[in-house]
Amino acid sequence: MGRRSDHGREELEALILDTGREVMAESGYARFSAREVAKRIGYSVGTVMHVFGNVDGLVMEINARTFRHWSEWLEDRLEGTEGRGRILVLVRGYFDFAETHRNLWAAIYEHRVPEGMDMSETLAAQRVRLTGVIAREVAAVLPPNDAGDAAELTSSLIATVHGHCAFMLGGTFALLGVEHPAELAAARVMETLQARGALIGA
Amino acid sequence: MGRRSDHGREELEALILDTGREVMAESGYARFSAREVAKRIGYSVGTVMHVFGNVDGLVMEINARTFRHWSEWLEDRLEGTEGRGRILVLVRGYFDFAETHRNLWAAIYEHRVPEGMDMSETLAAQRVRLTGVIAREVAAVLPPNDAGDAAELTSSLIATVHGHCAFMLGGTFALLGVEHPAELAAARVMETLQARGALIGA
DNA sequence: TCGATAAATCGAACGCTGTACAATAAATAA
DNA sequence: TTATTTATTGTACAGCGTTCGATTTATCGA
Repeated sequence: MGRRSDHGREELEALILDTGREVMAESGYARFSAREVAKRIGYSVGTVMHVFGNVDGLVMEINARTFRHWSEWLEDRLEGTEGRGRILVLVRGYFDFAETHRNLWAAIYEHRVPEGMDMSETLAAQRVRLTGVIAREVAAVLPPNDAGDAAELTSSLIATVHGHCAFMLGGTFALLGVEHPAELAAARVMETLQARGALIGA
Repeated sequence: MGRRSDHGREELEALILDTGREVMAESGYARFSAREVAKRIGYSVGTVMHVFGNVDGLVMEINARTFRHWSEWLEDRLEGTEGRGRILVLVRGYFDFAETHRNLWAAIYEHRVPEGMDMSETLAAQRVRLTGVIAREVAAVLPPNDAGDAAELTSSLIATVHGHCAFMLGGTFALLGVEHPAELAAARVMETLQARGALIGA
Protein backbone atom coordinates (compact mmCIF):
# COMPACT_ATOMS: atom_id res chain seq x y z
CA MET A 1 0.00 0.00 0.00
CA GLY A 2 1.20 3.50 -0.72
CA ARG A 3 0.14 6.89 0.48
CA ARG A 4 -3.27 6.98 2.18
CA SER A 5 -5.47 9.82 3.23
CA ASP A 6 -7.05 8.36 6.35
CA HIS A 7 -5.25 10.87 8.53
CA GLY A 8 -3.30 14.04 7.99
CA ARG A 9 0.19 14.27 9.35
CA GLU A 10 -0.75 15.93 12.63
CA GLU A 11 -3.74 13.67 13.01
CA LEU A 12 -1.52 10.64 12.61
CA GLU A 13 1.02 12.00 15.07
CA ALA A 14 -1.71 12.50 17.63
CA LEU A 15 -3.10 9.03 16.97
CA ILE A 16 0.28 7.40 17.51
CA LEU A 17 0.93 9.47 20.60
CA ASP A 18 -2.46 8.67 22.14
CA THR A 19 -2.07 4.99 21.49
CA GLY A 20 1.56 5.07 22.59
CA ARG A 21 0.49 6.58 25.86
CA GLU A 22 -2.12 3.86 26.20
CA VAL A 23 0.39 1.08 25.62
CA MET A 24 2.89 2.68 27.98
CA ALA A 25 0.27 2.99 30.71
CA GLU A 26 -0.73 -0.64 30.31
CA SER A 27 2.63 -2.31 29.81
CA GLY A 28 5.22 -0.02 31.29
CA TYR A 29 8.48 1.00 29.71
CA ALA A 30 10.08 -2.44 29.81
CA ARG A 31 7.35 -4.02 27.71
CA PHE A 32 6.56 -0.99 25.60
CA SER A 33 6.63 -1.73 21.89
CA ALA A 34 6.32 0.46 18.83
CA ARG A 35 5.10 -2.58 16.92
CA GLU A 36 2.21 -2.94 19.34
CA VAL A 37 1.31 0.70 18.82
CA ALA A 38 1.38 0.19 15.05
CA LYS A 39 -0.83 -2.86 15.32
CA ARG A 40 -3.43 -1.04 17.38
CA ILE A 41 -3.78 1.89 15.02
CA GLY A 42 -3.76 -0.25 11.89
CA TYR A 43 -0.59 1.18 10.42
CA SER A 44 2.69 -0.60 9.80
CA VAL A 45 5.81 -0.37 11.92
CA GLY A 46 7.58 1.56 9.21
CA THR A 47 5.06 4.37 9.40
CA VAL A 48 5.47 4.79 13.13
CA MET A 49 9.23 4.88 12.67
CA HIS A 50 8.87 7.38 9.86
CA VAL A 51 6.87 9.77 12.02
CA PHE A 52 9.00 9.64 15.17
CA GLY A 53 12.39 8.65 13.78
CA ASN A 54 12.91 5.81 16.22
CA VAL A 55 11.35 4.35 19.30
CA ASP A 56 13.28 6.67 21.59
CA GLY A 57 11.75 9.62 19.81
CA LEU A 58 8.29 8.24 20.42
CA VAL A 59 9.00 7.53 24.08
CA MET A 60 10.31 11.06 24.57
CA GLU A 61 7.12 12.53 23.14
CA ILE A 62 5.03 10.29 25.36
CA ASN A 63 7.07 11.46 28.33
CA ALA A 64 6.67 15.09 27.27
CA ARG A 65 2.91 14.55 27.29
CA THR A 66 3.10 13.04 30.74
CA PHE A 67 4.94 16.10 32.00
CA ARG A 68 2.34 18.39 30.47
CA HIS A 69 -0.46 16.36 32.02
CA TRP A 70 1.35 16.45 35.33
CA SER A 71 1.69 20.25 35.30
CA GLU A 72 -1.99 20.62 34.59
CA TRP A 73 -2.89 18.11 37.28
CA LEU A 74 -0.90 20.13 39.81
CA GLU A 75 -2.42 23.43 38.73
CA ASP A 76 -5.88 21.95 39.08
CA ARG A 77 -5.11 20.76 42.56
CA LEU A 78 -3.75 24.13 43.60
CA GLU A 79 -7.02 25.80 42.83
CA GLY A 80 -9.03 26.58 45.93
CA THR A 81 -6.10 26.39 48.31
CA GLU A 82 -4.53 29.61 49.53
CA GLY A 83 -1.27 30.50 51.22
CA ARG A 84 0.23 27.94 53.49
CA GLY A 85 -1.40 24.81 52.14
CA ARG A 86 -0.17 25.16 48.59
CA ILE A 87 3.23 23.63 49.19
CA LEU A 88 1.64 20.59 50.78
CA VAL A 89 -0.75 20.29 47.87
CA LEU A 90 2.24 20.15 45.56
CA VAL A 91 3.99 17.45 47.54
CA ARG A 92 0.87 15.31 47.80
CA GLY A 93 0.10 16.01 44.16
CA TYR A 94 3.52 14.74 43.16
CA PHE A 95 2.89 11.46 44.94
CA ASP A 96 -0.69 11.10 43.83
CA PHE A 97 0.17 11.64 40.20
CA ALA A 98 2.95 9.08 40.32
CA GLU A 99 0.75 6.52 42.04
CA THR A 100 -2.20 7.08 39.74
CA HIS A 101 -0.10 6.92 36.59
CA ARG A 102 2.51 4.50 37.78
CA ASN A 103 3.82 3.29 34.44
CA LEU A 104 3.67 6.66 32.73
CA TRP A 105 5.50 8.27 35.61
CA ALA A 106 8.13 5.55 35.78
CA ALA A 107 8.73 5.73 32.03
CA ILE A 108 10.04 9.26 32.47
CA TYR A 109 12.83 8.02 34.68
CA GLU A 110 13.40 4.59 33.18
CA HIS A 111 14.08 5.96 29.73
CA ARG A 112 17.62 7.04 29.07
CA VAL A 113 18.31 9.12 26.00
CA PRO A 114 20.89 7.13 24.04
CA GLU A 115 24.34 8.61 23.53
CA GLY A 116 24.58 10.65 20.39
CA MET A 117 20.88 11.47 20.44
CA ASP A 118 19.67 14.48 22.33
CA MET A 119 16.57 15.15 24.35
CA SER A 120 13.62 16.36 22.30
CA GLU A 121 12.77 20.04 22.53
CA THR A 122 9.24 19.39 23.72
CA LEU A 123 10.38 17.04 26.46
CA ALA A 124 12.88 19.56 27.78
CA ALA A 125 10.27 22.32 27.56
CA GLN A 126 7.59 20.40 29.45
CA ARG A 127 10.07 19.35 32.08
CA VAL A 128 11.09 22.95 32.63
CA ARG A 129 7.45 23.96 32.68
CA LEU A 130 6.66 21.57 35.53
CA THR A 131 9.59 22.98 37.46
CA GLY A 132 8.26 26.45 36.80
CA VAL A 133 4.96 25.69 38.47
CA ILE A 134 6.74 24.57 41.60
CA ALA A 135 9.30 27.37 41.52
CA ARG A 136 6.47 29.91 41.48
CA GLU A 137 4.94 28.45 44.61
CA VAL A 138 8.27 28.17 46.40
CA ALA A 139 9.14 31.77 45.61
CA ALA A 140 5.74 32.80 46.98
CA VAL A 141 6.48 31.46 50.45
CA LEU A 142 10.11 32.55 50.66
CA PRO A 143 11.01 35.92 52.16
CA PRO A 144 11.60 38.41 49.32
CA ASN A 145 15.34 38.82 49.94
CA ASP A 146 15.96 35.10 49.44
CA ALA A 147 14.59 35.10 45.92
CA GLY A 148 18.11 34.98 44.49
CA ASP A 149 18.78 31.27 44.56
CA ALA A 150 15.13 30.27 44.76
CA ALA A 151 15.53 28.37 41.50
CA GLU A 152 18.29 26.21 42.92
CA LEU A 153 16.37 25.64 46.12
CA THR A 154 13.33 24.59 44.09
CA SER A 155 15.38 22.04 42.19
CA SER A 156 16.67 20.66 45.46
CA LEU A 157 13.19 20.38 46.92
CA ILE A 158 11.91 18.59 43.83
CA ALA A 159 14.83 16.19 44.03
CA THR A 160 13.97 15.52 47.66
CA VAL A 161 10.34 14.74 46.90
CA HIS A 162 11.32 12.74 43.84
CA GLY A 163 13.69 10.61 45.89
CA HIS A 164 10.94 9.74 48.35
CA CYS A 165 8.48 9.04 45.56
CA ALA A 166 10.94 6.83 43.68
CA PHE A 167 11.66 4.85 46.83
CA MET A 168 7.97 4.39 47.44
CA LEU A 169 7.09 3.11 43.99
CA GLY A 170 10.33 1.18 43.62
CA GLY A 171 9.60 -0.79 46.78
CA THR A 172 12.59 0.44 48.75
CA PHE A 173 10.46 2.00 51.46
CA ALA A 174 8.35 -1.12 51.75
CA LEU A 175 11.53 -3.14 52.22
CA LEU A 176 12.69 -0.79 54.95
CA GLY A 177 9.33 -0.69 56.70
CA VAL A 178 8.60 2.96 55.95
CA GLU A 179 4.86 3.49 55.92
CA HIS A 180 4.04 7.09 55.04
CA PRO A 181 6.50 8.31 52.43
CA ALA A 182 4.50 11.37 51.40
CA GLU A 183 4.37 12.67 54.96
CA LEU A 184 8.09 12.07 55.28
CA ALA A 185 8.80 14.02 52.11
CA ALA A 186 6.51 16.83 53.23
CA ALA A 187 8.36 17.02 56.53
CA ARG A 188 11.70 17.39 54.72
CA VAL A 189 10.36 20.12 52.48
CA MET A 190 8.88 22.05 55.38
CA GLU A 191 12.10 21.83 57.36
CA THR A 192 14.04 23.32 54.50
CA LEU A 193 11.58 26.10 53.89
CA GLN A 194 11.39 27.01 57.55
CA ALA A 195 15.18 27.07 57.76
CA ARG A 196 14.98 29.76 55.08
CA GLY A 197 12.45 31.71 57.05
CA ALA A 198 9.56 30.85 54.78
CA LEU A 199 6.14 32.07 55.78
CA ILE A 200 4.66 28.69 56.53
CA GLY A 201 1.70 28.65 58.86
CA ALA A 202 1.50 32.45 58.82
CA MET B 1 28.13 -31.24 24.29
CA GLY B 2 26.94 -32.66 27.60
CA ARG B 3 28.16 -32.20 31.13
CA ARG B 4 31.65 -30.73 31.49
CA SER B 5 33.92 -30.28 34.45
CA ASP B 6 35.62 -27.00 33.63
CA HIS B 7 34.04 -25.31 36.60
CA GLY B 8 32.17 -26.41 39.68
CA ARG B 9 28.76 -25.01 40.31
CA GLU B 10 29.89 -22.17 42.57
CA GLU B 11 32.81 -21.44 40.33
CA LEU B 12 30.50 -21.13 37.37
CA GLU B 13 28.11 -18.90 39.30
CA ALA B 14 30.97 -16.61 40.20
CA LEU B 15 32.21 -16.59 36.61
CA ILE B 16 28.81 -15.60 35.26
CA LEU B 17 28.37 -12.97 37.94
CA ASP B 18 31.79 -11.43 37.33
CA THR B 19 31.26 -11.30 33.62
CA GLY B 20 27.70 -10.11 34.05
CA ARG B 21 28.96 -7.25 36.14
CA GLU B 22 31.48 -6.46 33.44
CA VAL B 23 28.87 -6.38 30.70
CA MET B 24 26.52 -4.29 32.84
CA ALA B 25 29.27 -1.78 33.59
CA GLU B 26 30.13 -1.47 29.92
CA SER B 27 26.69 -1.51 28.32
CA GLY B 28 24.24 -0.42 30.97
CA TYR B 29 20.93 -2.05 31.78
CA ALA B 30 19.23 -1.19 28.50
CA ARG B 31 21.83 -3.03 26.42
CA PHE B 32 22.63 -5.75 28.92
CA SER B 33 22.39 -9.21 27.43
CA ALA B 34 22.61 -12.66 28.96
CA ARG B 35 23.70 -13.95 25.56
CA GLU B 36 26.66 -11.61 25.58
CA VAL B 37 27.64 -12.91 29.02
CA ALA B 38 27.39 -16.49 27.76
CA LYS B 39 29.51 -15.67 24.74
CA ARG B 40 32.26 -14.13 26.86
CA ILE B 41 32.59 -17.05 29.23
CA GLY B 42 32.39 -19.66 26.50
CA TYR B 43 29.20 -21.31 27.71
CA SER B 44 25.87 -21.43 25.96
CA VAL B 45 22.85 -19.28 26.74
CA GLY B 46 21.01 -22.25 28.16
CA THR B 47 23.61 -22.72 30.85
CA VAL B 48 23.36 -19.15 32.04
CA MET B 49 19.59 -19.52 32.17
CA HIS B 50 19.90 -22.79 34.04
CA VAL B 51 22.06 -21.23 36.73
CA PHE B 52 20.08 -18.04 37.32
CA GLY B 53 16.59 -19.08 36.21
CA ASN B 54 16.08 -16.10 33.93
CA VAL B 55 17.73 -12.84 33.04
CA ASP B 56 15.99 -10.99 35.86
CA GLY B 57 17.54 -13.38 38.33
CA LEU B 58 20.97 -12.63 36.98
CA VAL B 59 20.39 -8.88 37.04
CA MET B 60 19.22 -9.07 40.64
CA GLU B 61 22.40 -10.88 41.68
CA ILE B 62 24.51 -8.33 39.85
CA ASN B 63 22.64 -5.59 41.67
CA ALA B 64 23.12 -7.36 44.99
CA ARG B 65 26.87 -7.36 44.31
CA THR B 66 26.76 -3.68 43.52
CA PHE B 67 25.08 -3.00 46.85
CA ARG B 68 27.72 -5.04 48.67
CA HIS B 69 30.49 -3.24 46.88
CA TRP B 70 28.84 0.06 47.69
CA SER B 71 28.63 -0.73 51.42
CA GLU B 72 32.30 -1.63 51.48
CA TRP B 73 33.21 1.47 49.52
CA LEU B 74 31.42 3.62 52.10
CA GLU B 75 33.01 1.84 55.06
CA ASP B 76 36.42 2.35 53.50
CA ARG B 77 35.78 6.02 53.06
CA LEU B 78 34.58 6.42 56.63
CA GLU B 79 37.87 5.21 57.98
CA GLY B 80 40.04 8.01 59.25
CA THR B 81 37.21 10.49 59.69
CA GLU B 82 35.82 11.08 63.14
CA GLY B 83 32.68 12.67 64.51
CA ARG B 84 31.19 15.48 62.51
CA GLY B 85 32.66 14.73 59.11
CA ARG B 86 31.27 11.22 58.81
CA ILE B 87 27.84 12.24 57.57
CA LEU B 88 29.38 14.36 54.85
CA VAL B 89 31.64 11.47 53.86
CA LEU B 90 28.53 9.35 53.41
CA VAL B 91 26.78 11.92 51.24
CA ARG B 92 29.83 12.49 49.05
CA GLY B 93 30.47 8.76 48.98
CA TYR B 94 26.95 8.16 47.68
CA PHE B 95 27.53 10.54 44.80
CA ASP B 96 31.06 9.38 44.07
CA PHE B 97 30.06 5.75 43.91
CA ALA B 98 27.19 6.50 41.56
CA GLU B 99 29.37 8.61 39.29
CA THR B 100 32.24 6.15 39.26
CA HIS B 101 30.01 3.16 38.58
CA ARG B 102 27.36 4.92 36.56
CA ASN B 103 25.88 1.93 34.77
CA LEU B 104 26.05 -0.42 37.72
CA TRP B 105 24.42 2.14 39.95
CA ALA B 106 21.71 2.94 37.43
CA ALA B 107 20.96 -0.74 36.87
CA ILE B 108 19.78 -0.98 40.46
CA TYR B 109 17.05 1.54 39.82
CA GLU B 110 16.30 0.79 36.18
CA HIS B 111 15.52 -2.85 36.84
CA ARG B 112 11.98 -3.59 37.91
CA VAL B 113 11.24 -6.99 39.36
CA PRO B 114 8.51 -8.43 37.11
CA GLU B 115 5.10 -9.10 38.62
CA GLY B 116 4.80 -12.57 39.98
CA MET B 117 8.52 -12.81 40.63
CA ASP B 118 9.89 -11.62 43.93
CA MET B 119 13.10 -9.89 44.86
CA SER B 120 16.01 -12.24 45.51
CA GLU B 121 16.99 -12.77 49.13
CA THR B 122 20.54 -11.62 48.59
CA LEU B 123 19.43 -8.42 46.89
CA ALA B 124 17.10 -7.55 49.74
CA ALA B 125 19.79 -8.40 52.26
CA GLN B 126 22.48 -6.28 50.67
CA ARG B 127 20.08 -3.40 50.26
CA VAL B 128 19.22 -3.54 53.94
CA ARG B 129 22.90 -3.83 54.79
CA LEU B 130 23.73 -0.59 52.99
CA THR B 131 20.94 1.12 54.86
CA GLY B 132 22.36 -0.27 58.08
CA VAL B 133 25.71 1.39 57.52
CA ILE B 134 24.04 4.75 57.11
CA ALA B 135 21.57 4.21 59.97
CA ARG B 136 24.47 3.55 62.31
CA GLU B 137 26.09 6.86 61.45
CA VAL B 138 22.84 8.79 61.67
CA ALA B 139 22.08 7.31 65.07
CA ALA B 140 25.56 8.32 66.23
CA VAL B 141 24.93 12.02 65.64
CA LEU B 142 21.37 12.14 66.91
CA PRO B 143 20.63 12.96 70.53
CA PRO B 144 20.01 9.69 72.42
CA ASN B 145 16.33 10.34 73.11
CA ASP B 146 15.54 10.63 69.41
CA ALA B 147 16.76 7.15 68.64
CA GLY B 148 13.17 5.90 68.38
CA ASP B 149 12.37 6.73 64.81
CA ALA B 150 15.99 7.00 63.70
CA ALA B 151 15.39 4.21 61.20
CA GLU B 152 12.61 6.13 59.49
CA LEU B 153 14.66 9.30 59.50
CA THR B 154 17.55 7.43 57.94
CA SER B 155 15.34 6.15 55.14
CA SER B 156 14.14 9.68 54.51
CA LEU B 157 17.68 11.03 54.36
CA ILE B 158 18.75 8.33 51.95
CA ALA B 159 15.76 9.12 49.77
CA THR B 160 16.75 12.77 49.80
CA VAL B 161 20.31 12.05 48.72
CA HIS B 162 19.12 9.50 46.20
CA GLY B 163 16.78 12.02 44.62
CA HIS B 164 19.59 14.51 44.14
CA CYS B 165 21.90 11.83 42.79
CA ALA B 166 19.30 10.52 40.36
CA PHE B 167 18.63 14.03 39.09
CA MET B 168 22.34 14.59 38.61
CA LEU B 169 23.01 11.44 36.62
CA GLY B 170 19.70 11.58 34.80
CA GLY B 171 20.50 15.03 33.47
CA THR B 172 17.62 16.82 35.19
CA PHE B 173 19.93 19.09 37.17
CA ALA B 174 21.94 19.94 34.09
CA LEU B 175 18.71 20.92 32.34
CA LEU B 176 17.77 23.16 35.25
CA GLY B 177 21.21 24.73 35.54
CA VAL B 178 22.03 23.24 38.93
CA GLU B 179 25.78 22.97 39.27
CA HIS B 180 26.69 21.35 42.58
CA PRO B 181 24.16 18.63 43.36
CA ALA B 182 26.22 16.94 46.07
CA GLU B 183 26.55 20.15 48.05
CA LEU B 184 22.84 20.71 47.68
CA ALA B 185 22.07 17.25 48.99
CA ALA B 186 24.49 17.69 51.86
CA ALA B 187 22.80 20.95 52.80
CA ARG B 188 19.40 19.22 52.95
CA VAL B 189 20.74 16.43 55.12
CA MET B 190 22.41 18.82 57.52
CA GLU B 191 19.27 20.92 57.84
CA THR B 192 17.26 17.89 58.80
CA LEU B 193 19.79 16.64 61.30
CA GLN B 194 20.16 20.04 62.91
CA ALA B 195 16.41 20.37 63.18
CA ARG B 196 16.58 17.19 65.26
CA GLY B 197 19.28 18.64 67.45
CA ALA B 198 22.03 16.49 66.04
CA LEU B 199 25.54 17.12 67.30
CA ILE B 200 26.94 18.45 64.07
CA GLY B 201 29.98 20.65 64.38
CA ALA B 202 30.32 19.73 68.07
C1' DT C 1 -5.63 17.90 -18.04
C1' DC C 2 -1.41 15.54 -18.11
C1' DG C 3 3.05 14.52 -16.54
C1' DA C 4 6.72 14.90 -13.19
C1' DT C 5 7.98 15.12 -8.63
C1' DA C 6 7.58 14.49 -3.90
C1' DA C 7 5.73 12.19 0.06
C1' DA C 8 3.77 8.45 2.56
C1' DT C 9 3.06 3.69 3.49
C1' DC C 10 4.01 -1.02 3.37
C1' DG C 11 6.22 -5.35 3.98
C1' DA C 12 10.07 -8.01 4.07
C1' DA C 13 14.70 -8.71 5.68
C1' DC C 14 18.32 -8.44 9.31
C1' DG C 15 20.33 -9.17 13.60
C1' DC C 16 19.30 -9.00 18.05
C1' DT C 17 16.73 -10.45 22.44
C1' DG C 18 14.85 -13.96 26.27
C1' DT C 19 12.80 -18.34 26.80
C1' DA C 20 11.71 -23.31 26.27
C1' DC C 21 13.00 -27.84 25.45
C1' DA C 22 14.59 -32.26 23.45
C1' DA C 23 18.95 -34.47 22.71
C1' DT C 24 23.30 -35.67 24.46
C1' DA C 25 27.26 -36.41 27.25
C1' DA C 26 29.37 -36.94 31.51
C1' DA C 27 29.39 -37.71 36.44
C1' DT C 28 27.55 -40.36 40.06
C1' DA C 29 25.10 -44.17 42.41
C1' DA C 30 23.78 -48.87 42.78
C1' DT D 1 28.91 -52.62 34.93
C1' DT D 2 24.72 -50.65 34.61
C1' DA D 3 21.25 -47.26 35.78
C1' DT D 4 20.21 -42.76 37.04
C1' DT D 5 20.78 -38.16 37.77
C1' DT D 6 22.65 -33.86 36.32
C1' DA D 7 24.85 -30.40 33.32
C1' DT D 8 25.28 -28.57 28.85
C1' DT D 9 24.27 -27.78 24.23
C1' DG D 10 21.93 -26.35 20.15
C1' DT D 11 17.92 -25.28 18.06
C1' DA D 12 13.52 -23.30 17.56
C1' DC D 13 10.25 -19.62 18.51
C1' DA D 14 8.19 -15.26 19.02
C1' DG D 15 9.18 -10.82 19.72
C1' DC D 16 11.89 -6.51 19.28
C1' DG D 17 13.97 -2.02 16.65
C1' DT D 18 15.86 -0.71 12.46
C1' DT D 19 16.61 -0.33 7.47
C1' DC D 20 15.22 -0.01 2.86
C1' DG D 21 13.39 -0.85 -1.81
C1' DA D 22 8.93 -1.04 -3.95
C1' DT D 23 4.56 0.88 -4.47
C1' DT D 24 0.89 3.97 -4.28
C1' DT D 25 -0.96 8.38 -3.80
C1' DA D 26 -1.06 13.42 -3.39
C1' DT D 27 0.66 17.62 -5.00
C1' DC D 28 2.40 20.93 -8.11
C1' DG D 29 3.65 22.93 -12.79
C1' DA D 30 2.75 23.46 -17.40
